[in-house]
Amino acid sequence: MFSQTVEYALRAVVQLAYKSPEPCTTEQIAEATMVPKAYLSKVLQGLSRAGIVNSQRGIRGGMSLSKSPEELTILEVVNSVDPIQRIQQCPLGLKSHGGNLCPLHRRMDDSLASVEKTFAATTLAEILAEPTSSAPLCEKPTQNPFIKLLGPQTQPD
Amino acid sequence: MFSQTVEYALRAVVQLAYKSPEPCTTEQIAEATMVPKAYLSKVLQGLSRAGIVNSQRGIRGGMSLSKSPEELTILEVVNSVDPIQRIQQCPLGLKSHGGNLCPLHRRMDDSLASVEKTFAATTLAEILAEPTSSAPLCEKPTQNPFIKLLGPQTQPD
DNA sequence: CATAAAAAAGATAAAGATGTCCTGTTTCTG
DNA sequence: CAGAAACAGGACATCTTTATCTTTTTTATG
Repeated sequence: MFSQTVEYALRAVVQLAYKSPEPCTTEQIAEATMVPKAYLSKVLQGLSRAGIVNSQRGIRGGMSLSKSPEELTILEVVNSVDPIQRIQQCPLGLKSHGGNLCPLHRRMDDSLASVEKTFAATTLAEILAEPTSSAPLCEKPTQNPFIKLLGPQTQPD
Repeated sequence: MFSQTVEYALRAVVQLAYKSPEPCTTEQIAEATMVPKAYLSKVLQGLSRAGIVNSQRGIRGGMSLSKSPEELTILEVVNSVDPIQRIQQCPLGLKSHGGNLCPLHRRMDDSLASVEKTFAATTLAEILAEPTSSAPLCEKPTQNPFIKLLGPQTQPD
Protein backbone atom coordinates (compact mmCIF):
# COMPACT_ATOMS: atom_id res chain seq x y z
CA MET A 1 0.00 0.00 0.00
CA PHE A 2 2.93 2.31 0.63
CA SER A 3 5.31 2.48 -2.33
CA GLN A 4 8.95 1.52 -2.19
CA THR A 5 9.76 5.16 -2.81
CA VAL A 6 7.89 6.19 0.33
CA GLU A 7 9.65 3.51 2.35
CA TYR A 8 13.04 4.63 1.05
CA ALA A 9 12.34 8.32 1.62
CA LEU A 10 11.31 7.69 5.21
CA ARG A 11 14.40 5.62 5.91
CA ALA A 12 16.55 8.36 4.44
CA VAL A 13 15.09 11.15 6.55
CA VAL A 14 15.35 8.98 9.66
CA GLN A 15 19.04 8.58 8.98
CA LEU A 16 19.40 12.31 8.33
CA ALA A 17 17.52 13.03 11.53
CA TYR A 18 19.99 10.91 13.51
CA LYS A 19 22.82 13.06 12.16
CA SER A 20 20.91 16.33 12.02
CA PRO A 21 21.94 19.02 11.42
CA GLU A 22 25.08 17.43 9.95
CA PRO A 23 24.94 16.36 6.32
CA CYS A 24 25.30 12.79 5.06
CA THR A 25 26.39 11.77 1.60
CA THR A 26 23.98 9.74 -0.48
CA GLU A 27 26.40 6.85 -0.19
CA GLN A 28 26.37 6.98 3.60
CA ILE A 29 22.58 7.08 3.69
CA ALA A 30 22.40 4.23 1.21
CA GLU A 31 24.55 2.06 3.43
CA ALA A 32 22.74 2.90 6.64
CA THR A 33 19.30 2.37 5.14
CA MET A 34 20.08 -0.54 2.81
CA VAL A 35 18.59 1.30 -0.15
CA PRO A 36 20.13 1.01 -3.65
CA LYS A 37 22.39 4.03 -3.94
CA ALA A 38 21.48 5.18 -7.44
CA TYR A 39 17.78 4.96 -6.79
CA LEU A 40 18.13 6.65 -3.43
CA SER A 41 19.81 9.51 -5.23
CA LYS A 42 16.64 10.08 -7.25
CA VAL A 43 14.47 9.91 -4.16
CA LEU A 44 16.66 12.45 -2.40
CA GLN A 45 16.48 14.71 -5.43
CA GLY A 46 12.73 14.67 -5.00
CA LEU A 47 13.00 15.50 -1.31
CA SER A 48 15.39 18.28 -2.21
CA ARG A 49 13.04 19.79 -4.77
CA ALA A 50 10.26 19.61 -2.17
CA GLY A 51 12.42 21.52 0.30
CA ILE A 52 12.56 18.68 2.82
CA VAL A 53 16.32 18.32 2.54
CA ASN A 54 19.12 20.61 1.47
CA SER A 55 21.71 19.33 -0.91
CA GLN A 56 25.26 20.55 -1.07
CA ARG A 57 27.55 19.49 -3.90
CA GLY A 58 31.26 19.04 -3.76
CA ILE A 59 33.71 18.07 -1.07
CA ARG A 60 32.17 18.04 2.44
CA GLY A 61 28.79 18.23 0.78
CA GLY A 62 25.87 15.89 1.15
CA MET A 63 22.26 15.93 2.20
CA SER A 64 20.87 17.43 5.37
CA LEU A 65 17.43 18.09 6.80
CA SER A 66 16.05 21.56 6.10
CA LYS A 67 14.18 21.53 9.40
CA SER A 68 14.84 20.09 12.80
CA PRO A 69 13.47 16.59 13.42
CA GLU A 70 11.01 18.15 15.88
CA GLU A 71 9.44 20.16 13.11
CA LEU A 72 9.37 17.55 10.36
CA THR A 73 6.42 15.18 10.14
CA ILE A 74 6.43 11.94 8.22
CA LEU A 75 3.39 13.21 6.31
CA GLU A 76 5.52 15.98 4.81
CA VAL A 77 8.03 13.39 3.68
CA VAL A 78 5.42 11.05 2.22
CA ASN A 79 3.61 13.85 0.45
CA SER A 80 6.86 15.03 -1.08
CA VAL A 81 7.58 11.82 -2.91
CA ASP A 82 4.23 10.06 -3.30
CA PRO A 83 1.37 12.23 -2.09
CA ILE A 84 -1.55 10.69 -0.25
CA GLN A 85 -4.34 11.39 -2.67
CA ARG A 86 -7.58 11.96 -0.82
CA ILE A 87 -10.79 11.25 -2.73
CA GLN A 88 -12.08 14.74 -3.39
CA GLN A 89 -14.97 13.89 -5.63
CA CYS A 90 -16.85 10.94 -7.08
CA PRO A 91 -14.32 8.79 -9.00
CA LEU A 92 -17.05 7.87 -11.48
CA GLY A 93 -17.62 11.53 -12.20
CA LEU A 94 -21.28 11.31 -11.24
CA LYS A 95 -22.50 14.88 -11.32
CA SER A 96 -25.11 14.48 -8.60
CA HIS A 97 -22.49 13.23 -6.14
CA GLY A 98 -19.88 15.88 -6.68
CA GLY A 99 -17.95 16.40 -3.46
CA ASN A 100 -20.55 14.40 -1.56
CA LEU A 101 -19.05 10.93 -1.63
CA CYS A 102 -21.17 7.79 -1.66
CA PRO A 103 -20.87 5.43 1.32
CA LEU A 104 -18.23 3.33 -0.47
CA HIS A 105 -15.93 6.18 -1.36
CA ARG A 106 -16.68 7.86 1.96
CA ARG A 107 -15.14 4.89 3.77
CA MET A 108 -12.18 4.73 1.44
CA ASP A 109 -11.51 8.42 1.95
CA ASP A 110 -11.99 8.12 5.70
CA SER A 111 -9.22 5.51 5.70
CA LEU A 112 -6.96 7.83 3.75
CA ALA A 113 -7.81 10.62 6.18
CA SER A 114 -6.88 8.40 9.09
CA VAL A 115 -3.48 7.60 7.60
CA GLU A 116 -2.96 11.26 6.85
CA LYS A 117 -3.82 12.20 10.41
CA THR A 118 -1.49 9.64 11.95
CA PHE A 119 1.36 10.72 9.71
CA ALA A 120 0.72 14.41 10.31
CA ALA A 121 0.91 13.81 14.06
CA THR A 122 4.26 12.03 13.95
CA THR A 123 7.52 13.93 13.86
CA LEU A 124 10.91 12.52 13.08
CA ALA A 125 12.00 13.43 16.60
CA GLU A 126 9.27 11.22 18.04
CA ILE A 127 10.37 8.35 15.84
CA LEU A 128 13.91 8.66 17.13
CA ALA A 129 13.19 9.33 20.77
CA GLU A 130 10.54 6.70 21.38
CA PRO A 131 11.82 4.21 23.94
CA THR A 132 12.13 0.86 22.21
CA SER A 133 14.38 -2.09 21.86
CA SER A 134 14.15 -1.66 18.07
CA ALA A 135 15.74 1.64 17.10
CA PRO A 136 15.12 2.62 13.46
CA LEU A 137 17.91 1.46 11.12
CA CYS A 138 19.95 0.15 14.03
CA GLU A 139 20.72 -3.50 14.60
CA LYS A 140 21.53 -2.97 18.27
CA PRO A 141 19.28 -0.81 20.48
CA THR A 142 22.26 0.94 22.06
CA GLN A 143 23.37 2.22 18.69
CA ASN A 144 20.59 4.78 18.80
CA PRO A 145 22.47 8.05 19.35
CA PHE A 146 19.30 9.74 20.53
CA ILE A 147 19.34 7.59 23.61
CA LYS A 148 21.72 10.14 25.06
CA LEU A 149 19.09 12.86 24.84
CA LEU A 150 16.96 10.91 27.26
CA GLY A 151 19.60 11.17 29.96
CA PRO A 152 21.55 8.38 31.72
CA GLN A 153 20.00 4.98 31.15
CA THR A 154 20.34 1.62 32.66
CA GLN A 155 21.38 -0.56 29.76
CA PRO A 156 18.68 -3.00 28.67
CA ASP A 157 20.28 -6.39 28.03
CA MET B 1 -2.94 4.48 -2.37
CA PHE B 2 -5.69 2.10 -3.43
CA SER B 3 -5.05 0.58 -6.84
CA GLN B 4 -7.36 0.95 -9.81
CA THR B 5 -7.98 -2.76 -9.56
CA VAL B 6 -9.29 -2.39 -6.01
CA GLU B 7 -11.50 0.51 -7.05
CA TYR B 8 -12.91 -1.50 -9.96
CA ALA B 9 -13.47 -4.63 -7.89
CA LEU B 10 -15.38 -2.68 -5.26
CA ARG B 11 -17.57 -1.00 -7.85
CA ALA B 12 -18.31 -4.38 -9.39
CA VAL B 13 -19.38 -6.02 -6.16
CA VAL B 14 -21.53 -3.02 -5.28
CA GLN B 15 -23.34 -3.45 -8.57
CA LEU B 16 -23.69 -7.18 -7.96
CA ALA B 17 -24.97 -6.47 -4.47
CA TYR B 18 -27.70 -4.23 -5.88
CA LYS B 19 -28.87 -7.11 -8.06
CA SER B 20 -28.07 -9.91 -5.61
CA PRO B 21 -28.76 -12.77 -5.82
CA GLU B 22 -29.41 -12.28 -9.54
CA PRO B 23 -26.43 -12.47 -11.90
CA CYS B 24 -25.16 -9.63 -14.08
CA THR B 25 -23.13 -10.03 -17.23
CA THR B 26 -19.68 -8.48 -17.31
CA GLU B 27 -20.99 -6.07 -19.91
CA GLN B 28 -23.83 -4.90 -17.66
CA ILE B 29 -21.44 -4.39 -14.75
CA ALA B 30 -19.01 -2.54 -16.99
CA GLU B 31 -21.71 -0.12 -18.06
CA ALA B 32 -23.07 0.47 -14.57
CA THR B 33 -19.63 0.98 -13.05
CA MET B 34 -17.93 2.78 -15.95
CA VAL B 35 -15.05 0.31 -15.93
CA PRO B 36 -13.38 -0.85 -19.18
CA LYS B 37 -15.13 -4.11 -20.01
CA ALA B 38 -12.10 -6.20 -20.98
CA TYR B 39 -10.16 -5.20 -17.91
CA LEU B 40 -13.17 -5.70 -15.66
CA SER B 41 -13.38 -9.21 -17.02
CA LYS B 42 -9.90 -9.91 -15.61
CA VAL B 43 -10.78 -8.38 -12.26
CA LEU B 44 -13.93 -10.49 -12.05
CA GLN B 45 -11.92 -13.59 -12.90
CA GLY B 46 -9.81 -12.81 -9.85
CA LEU B 47 -12.88 -12.39 -7.67
CA SER B 48 -14.22 -15.65 -9.03
CA ARG B 49 -11.03 -17.53 -8.24
CA ALA B 50 -11.13 -16.08 -4.74
CA GLY B 51 -14.68 -17.34 -4.29
CA ILE B 52 -16.19 -13.88 -3.89
CA VAL B 53 -18.35 -14.23 -6.98
CA ASN B 54 -19.74 -17.15 -8.93
CA SER B 55 -19.44 -17.15 -12.67
CA GLN B 56 -21.84 -18.89 -14.99
CA ARG B 57 -21.10 -19.19 -18.68
CA GLY B 58 -23.52 -19.31 -21.52
CA ILE B 59 -26.93 -17.83 -22.13
CA ARG B 60 -28.54 -16.39 -18.98
CA GLY B 61 -25.14 -16.67 -17.32
CA GLY B 62 -23.11 -13.92 -15.71
CA MET B 63 -21.56 -13.04 -12.41
CA SER B 64 -23.27 -13.17 -9.04
CA LEU B 65 -22.22 -12.75 -5.42
CA SER B 66 -21.36 -16.00 -3.64
CA LYS B 67 -22.58 -14.56 -0.36
CA SER B 68 -25.33 -12.19 0.63
CA PRO B 69 -24.34 -8.50 0.85
CA GLU B 70 -24.85 -8.75 4.62
CA GLU B 71 -22.07 -11.31 4.86
CA LEU B 72 -19.56 -9.80 2.46
CA THR B 73 -17.11 -7.21 3.75
CA ILE B 74 -15.17 -4.85 1.55
CA LEU B 75 -11.98 -6.19 3.14
CA GLU B 76 -12.67 -9.60 1.62
CA VAL B 77 -13.05 -7.97 -1.78
CA VAL B 78 -9.91 -5.88 -1.45
CA ASN B 79 -7.85 -8.79 -0.18
CA SER B 80 -9.00 -10.93 -3.09
CA VAL B 81 -7.58 -8.66 -5.76
CA ASP B 82 -4.85 -6.63 -4.06
CA PRO B 83 -4.23 -7.78 -0.50
CA ILE B 84 -3.48 -5.27 2.23
CA GLN B 85 0.02 -6.28 3.18
CA ARG B 86 0.64 -5.69 6.85
CA ILE B 87 4.24 -5.15 7.92
CA GLN B 88 5.01 -8.39 9.67
CA GLN B 89 8.70 -7.89 10.26
CA CYS B 90 11.47 -5.34 9.84
CA PRO B 91 11.62 -4.39 6.13
CA LEU B 92 15.38 -3.93 6.43
CA GLY B 93 15.70 -7.47 7.66
CA LEU B 94 17.38 -6.37 10.87
CA LYS B 95 17.68 -9.50 12.94
CA SER B 96 17.40 -7.81 16.30
CA HIS B 97 14.07 -6.25 15.36
CA GLY B 98 12.36 -9.32 14.00
CA GLY B 99 8.62 -9.04 14.55
CA ASN B 100 9.20 -6.14 16.93
CA LEU B 101 8.83 -3.16 14.60
CA CYS B 102 10.71 0.09 15.11
CA PRO B 103 8.66 3.25 15.80
CA LEU B 104 8.63 4.16 12.09
CA HIS B 105 7.36 0.85 10.82
CA ARG B 106 5.10 0.51 13.86
CA ARG B 107 3.22 3.64 12.76
CA MET B 108 3.07 2.54 9.15
CA ASP B 109 1.67 -0.83 10.18
CA ASP B 110 -0.78 0.79 12.58
CA SER B 111 -2.14 2.75 9.66
CA LEU B 112 -2.52 -0.40 7.61
CA ALA B 113 -4.23 -2.05 10.57
CA SER B 114 -6.64 0.84 10.80
CA VAL B 115 -7.61 0.54 7.16
CA GLU B 116 -7.96 -3.19 7.55
CA LYS B 117 -10.22 -2.74 10.55
CA THR B 118 -12.46 -0.21 8.84
CA PHE B 119 -12.80 -2.40 5.78
CA ALA B 120 -13.43 -5.54 7.83
CA ALA B 121 -16.24 -3.76 9.65
CA THR B 122 -18.04 -2.66 6.50
CA THR B 123 -20.39 -4.98 4.65
CA LEU B 124 -21.78 -4.45 1.19
CA ALA B 125 -25.25 -4.30 2.72
CA GLU B 126 -24.22 -1.32 4.85
CA ILE B 127 -22.83 0.44 1.80
CA LEU B 128 -26.13 0.03 -0.01
CA ALA B 129 -28.48 0.73 2.85
CA GLU B 130 -26.79 3.80 4.30
CA PRO B 131 -29.14 6.78 3.98
CA THR B 132 -27.50 9.25 1.62
CA SER B 133 -28.24 11.51 -1.27
CA SER B 134 -25.32 9.89 -3.12
CA ALA B 135 -26.14 6.25 -3.76
CA PRO B 136 -23.19 4.22 -5.05
CA LEU B 137 -23.05 4.04 -8.87
CA CYS B 138 -26.34 5.94 -9.17
CA GLU B 139 -26.67 9.39 -10.65
CA LYS B 140 -30.02 10.01 -8.96
CA PRO B 141 -30.54 9.17 -5.28
CA THR B 142 -33.91 7.56 -5.97
CA GLN B 143 -32.32 5.05 -8.33
CA ASN B 144 -31.00 3.16 -5.33
CA PRO B 145 -33.16 0.01 -5.34
CA PHE B 146 -32.25 -0.71 -1.75
CA ILE B 147 -34.23 2.28 -0.67
CA LYS B 148 -37.25 -0.02 -0.78
CA LEU B 149 -35.76 -2.20 1.93
CA LEU B 150 -35.91 0.73 4.30
CA GLY B 151 -39.68 0.91 4.00
CA PRO B 152 -41.83 3.77 2.67
CA GLN B 153 -39.88 7.00 2.40
CA THR B 154 -40.79 10.57 1.92
CA GLN B 155 -39.00 11.48 -1.29
CA PRO B 156 -36.09 13.88 -0.79
CA ASP B 157 -36.13 16.57 -3.45
C1' DC C 1 43.95 26.98 -10.46
C1' DA C 2 43.73 21.90 -10.30
C1' DT C 3 41.74 18.17 -8.23
C1' DA C 4 38.70 15.31 -6.09
C1' DA C 5 34.23 14.83 -4.01
C1' DA C 6 29.62 15.02 -4.40
C1' DA C 7 25.00 15.86 -6.30
C1' DA C 8 22.27 16.47 -10.81
C1' DA C 9 20.73 14.85 -14.90
C1' DG C 10 20.01 11.78 -18.74
C1' DA C 11 19.67 7.31 -20.94
C1' DT C 12 18.33 2.89 -20.47
C1' DA C 13 16.29 -1.42 -18.69
C1' DA C 14 13.36 -4.67 -16.20
C1' DA C 15 9.13 -5.51 -13.90
C1' DG C 16 4.48 -4.61 -12.73
C1' DA C 17 -0.09 -2.37 -13.46
C1' DT C 18 -3.43 -1.26 -16.61
C1' DG C 19 -5.83 -1.91 -20.74
C1' DT C 20 -7.23 -4.09 -25.41
C1' DC C 21 -8.14 -7.67 -28.65
C1' DC C 22 -8.81 -12.15 -30.29
C1' DT C 23 -9.71 -16.98 -29.84
C1' DG C 24 -11.33 -20.88 -27.15
C1' DT C 25 -14.61 -23.11 -24.09
C1' DT C 26 -18.85 -23.73 -21.74
C1' DT C 27 -23.75 -23.81 -21.56
C1' DC C 28 -28.49 -22.42 -22.21
C1' DT C 29 -32.22 -22.57 -25.40
C1' DG C 30 -34.93 -23.57 -29.29
C1' DC D 1 -28.03 -30.94 -32.21
C1' DA D 2 -27.09 -26.03 -33.73
C1' DG D 3 -26.40 -21.55 -32.58
C1' DA D 4 -25.80 -17.79 -29.76
C1' DA D 5 -24.47 -15.95 -25.30
C1' DA D 6 -21.26 -15.50 -21.96
C1' DC D 7 -16.99 -16.32 -19.39
C1' DA D 8 -11.83 -17.93 -19.75
C1' DG D 9 -7.47 -17.37 -21.34
C1' DG D 10 -3.58 -15.83 -24.05
C1' DA D 11 -1.11 -12.40 -26.61
C1' DC D 12 0.04 -7.99 -26.86
C1' DA D 13 0.49 -2.80 -26.01
C1' DT D 14 1.26 1.12 -22.99
C1' DC D 15 2.43 3.44 -18.86
C1' DT D 16 4.43 3.67 -14.31
C1' DT D 17 7.58 2.13 -10.87
C1' DT D 18 11.84 0.61 -9.60
C1' DA D 19 16.54 0.29 -10.64
C1' DT D 20 21.24 0.97 -12.83
C1' DC D 21 24.85 3.28 -15.27
C1' DT D 22 27.18 7.11 -17.30
C1' DT D 23 28.08 11.87 -17.96
C1' DT D 24 27.79 16.56 -16.45
C1' DT D 25 27.89 20.20 -13.13
C1' DT D 26 29.01 22.21 -8.83
C1' DT D 27 32.13 23.23 -5.10
C1' DA D 28 35.40 22.88 -1.20
C1' DT D 29 40.18 22.72 -0.52
C1' DG D 30 45.12 22.21 -1.08
